[in-house]
Amino acid sequence: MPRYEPVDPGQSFPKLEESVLERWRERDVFHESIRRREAEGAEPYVFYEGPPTANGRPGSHHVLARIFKDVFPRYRTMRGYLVPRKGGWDCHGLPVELEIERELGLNNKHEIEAYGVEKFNARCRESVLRYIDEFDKLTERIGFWLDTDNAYFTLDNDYIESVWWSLKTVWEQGRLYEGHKVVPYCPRCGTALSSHEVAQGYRDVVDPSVYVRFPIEPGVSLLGWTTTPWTLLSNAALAVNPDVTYVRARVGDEILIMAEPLVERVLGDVPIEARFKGSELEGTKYDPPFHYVTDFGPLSHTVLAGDFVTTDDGTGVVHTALAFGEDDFALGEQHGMTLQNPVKLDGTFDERMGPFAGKFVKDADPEIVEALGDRLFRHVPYEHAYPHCWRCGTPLLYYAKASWYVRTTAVRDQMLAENEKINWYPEHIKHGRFGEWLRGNVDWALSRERYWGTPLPVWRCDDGHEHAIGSRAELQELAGAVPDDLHKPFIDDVTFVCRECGGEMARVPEVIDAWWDSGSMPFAQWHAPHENEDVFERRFPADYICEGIDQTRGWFYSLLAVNTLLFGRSPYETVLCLGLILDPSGQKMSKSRGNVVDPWDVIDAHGADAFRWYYFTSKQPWDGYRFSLETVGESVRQFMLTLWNTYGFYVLYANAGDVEPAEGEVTELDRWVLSRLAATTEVAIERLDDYDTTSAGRAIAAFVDDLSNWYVRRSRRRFWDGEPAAFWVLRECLVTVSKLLAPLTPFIADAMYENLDASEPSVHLCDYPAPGERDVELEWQMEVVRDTIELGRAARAHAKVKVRQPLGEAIVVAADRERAAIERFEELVLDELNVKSLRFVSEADELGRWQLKPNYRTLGPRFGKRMPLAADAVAALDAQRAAATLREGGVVGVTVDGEEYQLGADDVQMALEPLEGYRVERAGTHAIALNVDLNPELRREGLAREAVHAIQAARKSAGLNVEDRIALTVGGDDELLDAIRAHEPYVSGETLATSVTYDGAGDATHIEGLELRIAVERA
RNA sequence: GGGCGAUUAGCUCAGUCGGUUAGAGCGCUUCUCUGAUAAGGAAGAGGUCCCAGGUUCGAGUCCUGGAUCGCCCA
Repeated sequence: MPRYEPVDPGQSFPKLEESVLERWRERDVFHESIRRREAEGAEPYVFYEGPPTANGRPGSHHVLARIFKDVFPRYRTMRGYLVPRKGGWDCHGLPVELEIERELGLNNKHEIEAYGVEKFNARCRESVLRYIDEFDKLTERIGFWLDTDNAYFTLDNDYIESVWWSLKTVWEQGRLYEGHKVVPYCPRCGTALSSHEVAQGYRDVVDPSVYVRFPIEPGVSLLGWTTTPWTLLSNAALAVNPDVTYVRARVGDEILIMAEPLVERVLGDVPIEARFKGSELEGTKYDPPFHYVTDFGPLSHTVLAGDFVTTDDGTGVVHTALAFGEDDFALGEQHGMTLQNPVKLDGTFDERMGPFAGKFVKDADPEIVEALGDRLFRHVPYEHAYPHCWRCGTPLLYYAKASWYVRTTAVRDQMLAENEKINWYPEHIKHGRFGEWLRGNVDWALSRERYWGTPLPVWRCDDGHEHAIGSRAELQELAGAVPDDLHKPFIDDVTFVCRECGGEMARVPEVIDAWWDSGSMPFAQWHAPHENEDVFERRFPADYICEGIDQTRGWFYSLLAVNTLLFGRSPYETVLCLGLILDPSGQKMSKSRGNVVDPWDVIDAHGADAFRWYYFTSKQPWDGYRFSLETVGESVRQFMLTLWNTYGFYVLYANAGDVEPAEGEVTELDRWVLSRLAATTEVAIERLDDYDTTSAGRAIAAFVDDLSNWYVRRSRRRFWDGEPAAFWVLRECLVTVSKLLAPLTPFIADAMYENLDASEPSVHLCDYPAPGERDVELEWQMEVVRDTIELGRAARAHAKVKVRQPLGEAIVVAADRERAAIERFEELVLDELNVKSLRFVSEADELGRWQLKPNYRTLGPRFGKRMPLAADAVAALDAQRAAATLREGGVVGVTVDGEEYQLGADDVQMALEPLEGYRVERAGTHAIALNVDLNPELRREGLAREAVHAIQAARKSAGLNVEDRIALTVGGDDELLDAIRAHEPYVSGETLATSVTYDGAGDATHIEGLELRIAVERA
């Protein structure tokens, strides 16, 4: 029986992960990881799942969010926290309805109602659950540990009831009110559009733009401008900017009043009769162009001040029709004007509008321009981008509609104060995108005139008395009945008697914005406060949430707004924002572009760990990813294969020699690698505490690289010899790495742990490693040593002498600490460079001359403007003498601008300039030179090594196993055979030859032009 | 139109408090090493640090303006 399960070097990671998943299921590891912390009474670390909508297949961006939602809860669990993670699903909202409309071929609300709201909502309910299985499958497969069995659904009656409670609370605070708002509205579909939909439908169109006279006395008119002539029929007021200069301009025999900066563009070069501030026009009465509707209150047809008036285009005199523009509407409200809307919901003028009644407003434009008569000053076509309904192409109208609002502006300052306490990643969101958004906060338009959503729990009687319902019990008490399903249409049948007037109270028809649902999840996921209030309180606020950066004004806002209104504080403390997934050319991934990468393709090709590792370490997650199958594959090759092979190496030799790892005498290299391991652990903890997987992962990868390509490479002999202490160190490194990696790549980490340790049922039930002892000096020394070796190898390359050829001597220029470092690892340096001895020269003169350069970093602040003079002074120093002084810790004096200054070792950078004729490589203060003279003995040894190399190749091509013994037969050139004879113990030892015969036959190969014939046979 | 971010080698990305010679990996060329490795090592080619101004003794880094891309909002 092998000590460990053999490791397949060609292991398919996707397959490996399947088996790890199976083990997790069998051992119920996820729940066990929570149960254990629960039993310990561990401190909670709270994560909130921002609910996705499962009405489409999950994509690569879902994987991104879900693994970042996974990694920190896993990490915190290993760090000793109790981290429950309840899943959730966002079920309501307009996108769901639109999807069903498409499926059913319905075009507008009339058709939905004709189809039947009950049937329609049943379809919506079905559709949002349609892909939950696929989400759950993917969630499990990528290793996102989430309690999907007890997930919350925003469509559940319990959830709705909690949301009702929140709305009733807000209503009791006096912060839920009905108001009017100008919204983009499609008259054909009979619905307002969200800004998102509006943004999809901009088209360049040519509209009439008209300059219109608004007379204030005979021969004197204000000159207004509009691109929507149809709104002139309900002109209510004019707006001017009080701070802009206006003029009375003479045009022919009339006077026109407009903003000065626009005069030339509109009127050309005309005489100006007077200049004055816009504020002086305030209160001026004028005669409107039409008189079909005239009663807008006392300020009808008066000039008003409006800050929104600009001098970018038009005339600086803005025609205002209260119902058809946001600014217009706000202006009217501000001045207490009476709203008149002469346009019906289908987009036609109502019966008040004389000859225009029944006409679609946009179609009426030409006739209205015609009807302006002598009020029309000028009429020009105007090309601009105008929003159209993305679905039916109808031009949208901006239209004042009644809507329910939550007075979030009442808690604006509090939200800003709470935002200050939130830990944002990346940081700029706090005061940038999110902070700006909060500062510009307006009341939340909560209601939707739709069907599939949480019904707004407000009942109203004919006399306008209102009552908000906060629970099913309350409804039961008042109405005597509660429907089994709290959605429309059932809830609309529930009526009760008005307490104030005895009339019948019926529910208002609206549902609410689905964002309020998701913002309610901190309490609604527990059905609090109707039950589980204690659970809610323990799990509020969240320590950590994580979503795409597009949620800044979505869920991040809805959470903050709802919970600040209800509880006066932010429901989360740390937010990690994720960027978009782009294709390799930087284009957004979308179905229409056809550049979407299916997450299953990635998983099938490279596995979930590779997917995770790529997302965690390739860049800062909020910057977005240029993503393809290949980029994920690269991260596998770079990191996971190196790790896997190191692990495989350990298992191979531990099994081969049946070695029991045992703590023993440690070598310098052991101490080094353990110190590096401790350093890596420190960094991993420090970075993961700071929500930085990128740096943590890269640090771990750097360690694995050191482990594989330095520690193991340099220690191979000890593993071949089965030295228990070496196995102990390597196992320690591998097991610790598996724990360090567990939150990031949970599969490979657990596979390694299970094979190497298995003292727990899973690595995910272990504590995160605590850093061991560091030996910082040793780490630094190894840096110097590796650096020196690199220089030596470069010197060899330049001299074109292969590493296989031994050389007599390397001359190393290094002093003090550096020399001590190299001496400590002399054997290692000799071996790596394949030289017989090292000779140190601490005085550089033998190999080169010192160059001094000023250290701008220290001298810059000291000399400021005179820095160039200081640099000159350093250049003028006698470099050799100054270097000697500085290296002994002395100071040198320079004169700059007539003043004396002392410079220390930190103030200059010393570098060696090699002398002519030496094969020298240098870096900073150390350098290395190789003696490349070969004597016959070195030459023989070099050839022997070449022969070994050739024999190993022959072994391999003969298909022998690494542990097979051979009978070796060699023949060919005498010089080669002499070399082999001279080093026969070495040759046979390296090639596991039990016998060497020198007689000719075998396959011929050539070494430096000399023939060598080799035959190997299993002995 | 407004807010925010990004732009560094063919590709993917680092680049600290502003410090003078801008790095890594992949890919490419040429070598090399090998009882784990699809690995490792050396050398080379490859750069208008998006552009233009400015601040500074000194700018990839700070400021202003612009371009392009993206996100969010109107």
